[in-house]
Amino acid sequence: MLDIKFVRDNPDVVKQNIKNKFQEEKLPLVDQVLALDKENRDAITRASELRAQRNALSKQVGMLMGQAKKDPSKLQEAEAVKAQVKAQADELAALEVKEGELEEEIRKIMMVLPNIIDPSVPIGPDDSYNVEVERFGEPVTPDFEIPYHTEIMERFDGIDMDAAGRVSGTGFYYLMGDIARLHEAVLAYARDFMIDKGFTFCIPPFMIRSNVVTGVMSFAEMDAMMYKIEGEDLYLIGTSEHSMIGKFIDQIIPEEKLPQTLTSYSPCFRKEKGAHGIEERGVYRIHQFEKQEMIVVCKPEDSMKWYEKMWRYSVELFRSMDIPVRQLECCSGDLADLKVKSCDIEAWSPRQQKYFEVCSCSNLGDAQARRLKIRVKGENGKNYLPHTLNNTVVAPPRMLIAFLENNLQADGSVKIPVALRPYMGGKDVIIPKH
RNA sequence: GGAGAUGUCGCGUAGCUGGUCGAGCGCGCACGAUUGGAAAUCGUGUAUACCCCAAAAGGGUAUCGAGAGUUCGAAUCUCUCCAUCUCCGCCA
Repeated sequence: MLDIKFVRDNPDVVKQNIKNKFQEEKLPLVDQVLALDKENRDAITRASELRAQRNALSKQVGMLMGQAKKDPSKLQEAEAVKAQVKAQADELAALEVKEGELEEEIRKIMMVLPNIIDPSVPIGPDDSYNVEVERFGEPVTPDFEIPYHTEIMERFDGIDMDAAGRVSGTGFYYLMGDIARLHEAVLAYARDFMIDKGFTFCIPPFMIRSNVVTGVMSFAEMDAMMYKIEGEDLYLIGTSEHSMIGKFIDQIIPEEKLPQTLTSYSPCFRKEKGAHGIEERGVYRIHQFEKQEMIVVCKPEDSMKWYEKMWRYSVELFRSMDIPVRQLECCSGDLADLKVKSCDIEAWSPRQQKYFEVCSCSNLGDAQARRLKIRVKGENGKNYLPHTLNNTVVAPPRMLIAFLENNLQADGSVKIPVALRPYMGGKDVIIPKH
């Protein structure tokens, strides 16, 4: 979300940015919103005048009423002034309605005007123009066949999709035994990994109110993702980012508390409305999973530094579990409207012979802060908008796919990287049941 | 979940029989005076957002947990919601 003042002063920059993002259909919105803004300011100016008059006249009434106690003839005068105020009441009421409507229209447009992208973002219309920046680790292809991840899990008696289907329906799973333990081990390891990087571990609420939901996402996203609790004003979170960013809504953070570097654990619940491709059976796309997330709220001048650090943490984490990854930079057309810059960390799948998304790191600039009224009180006492960033640390069900495929050995066992062993009871390998 | 109490400017409080209250007082903080320097003292100031103004100066509007209402006028009255505290119930 842009600053309306910025749009006023730099309409051409805003328009060029829209072109860079291949959203030509939004170009007329710029002039539209500026016209609405002008109209709105005129309405505000006029309404302020009327209110000023009303306040002045009301004060007179007060004075006259006071005097009327001694001199009853003043009562008539007071009534006359009252009538004057009443005469203007209709115009003011109409203006107030108009103000409300205009503000709503402006807000709607401002929500869809894309944030100004960083100059370093590659220009391109869709994800096929995303740029592979760098690979970390050799994408190895073993000389034995890598089965589908659920098959690997089944050899360990590690998953029961059938029971989950009976109990909860599609999109759920029972993880069991070593696989379930591995899932928890990855989470615990990721948690400690981030704590070692200086992040504060946090367990947030897993349900949030509707006003927070509408604060952090659009109606369309909400409809496609969020589960509502019946009879309550509560929604299950789709990611801990919802409650973590919600933590700061409407808050003024003292500058000395920056940067806020938090790593949060939560289960995530998603409706996942939309097509499920064949590669998405198993645990790739499900209604409930668990995730360790990292978020940073920092001074504007520090956000790019944090962005670099954050995606590198993901790379380091995956490399420490012997999983080859690459950094894929999102091009302008693939970048969500709120983001200044974003990249995915993709893990190598030896079975599919391609990389697939496991982390998504984003710098939102001040757009999220503006939208959610997150502010920082500076040293000079002035408030300003901080920058916000977020990145996946690890989402175990999806990362288990990469983990199992990359650490599977010819004999069917799965080796446990050194870093993970303390969380797996010291084991260096897990052995399939059949 | 039931009963009661409370929610005011960074903190603590006053106001709550509606008008001169955007709001008094104390503390804190900032600046200035005093001092060789400090303490103490004295003085001044001390929110946020928005609008008008080329800008500054200045002016205006809104905000006393949130929202709605009554009224010429609401911190003050009414309603809804939220939060906190106390007691009861229930529970990991």
